[in-house]
Amino acid sequence: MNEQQLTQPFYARRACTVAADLLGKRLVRLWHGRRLSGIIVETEAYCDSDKPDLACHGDRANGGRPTERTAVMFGPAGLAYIYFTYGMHWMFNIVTGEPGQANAVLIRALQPDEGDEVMAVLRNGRSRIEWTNGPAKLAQALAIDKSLNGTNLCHPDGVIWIESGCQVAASEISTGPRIGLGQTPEPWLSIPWRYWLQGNRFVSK
DNA sequence: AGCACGATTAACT
DNA sequence: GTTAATCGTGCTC
Repeated sequence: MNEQQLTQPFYARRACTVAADLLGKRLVRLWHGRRLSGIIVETEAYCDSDKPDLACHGDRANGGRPTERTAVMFGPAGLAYIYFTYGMHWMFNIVTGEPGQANAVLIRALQPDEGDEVMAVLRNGRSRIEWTNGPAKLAQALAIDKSLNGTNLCHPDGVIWIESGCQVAASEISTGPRIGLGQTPEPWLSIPWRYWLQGNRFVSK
């Protein structure tokens, strides 16, 4: 396949740039010796640079200072920031930008590729379209939970990383406001920091 | 110590 | 379209 693991310089850029560039890349999870993977088809940027983003955990909590939960976001680019929400769901993010800033990209949807049988089981026998078409769904399908929080995606012998995947043209990318921000104030509520592959069936509903 | 809420999903009507 | 599920986190008292 000639796939190549992405290295830290890829992640050490503005969150919006990384979010757009991640489309078409392959997220790989090594689980019990099996490769589970999917092509990234939907992402969201949180805190693009040094400017505050009141939708971002890192800027919302503790006056923008790190907390136990958000500390990873303030660390170096290329780490996994994984958090728990709604009492049952895990969310998989990638830290971007420079240390000291709470920048990250949320992976919202994948197109399943490798490990179909395993993903079907992890997703409780649901239909293929439901395996990874949402942030909590893909975390479950790839067995991602708190134990991977802070993992370095650039480590050559890790259990989760991203590969070069396929080339995506700018004309194939759509953008729009981020999902599920609740009572987040403007302008952050409407700023178009959600990116997806136009027309892909696995983009979240 | 207690409380409100969440970067969601699934199962309802 | 509506709502229950379910609990870690951060904030208030």
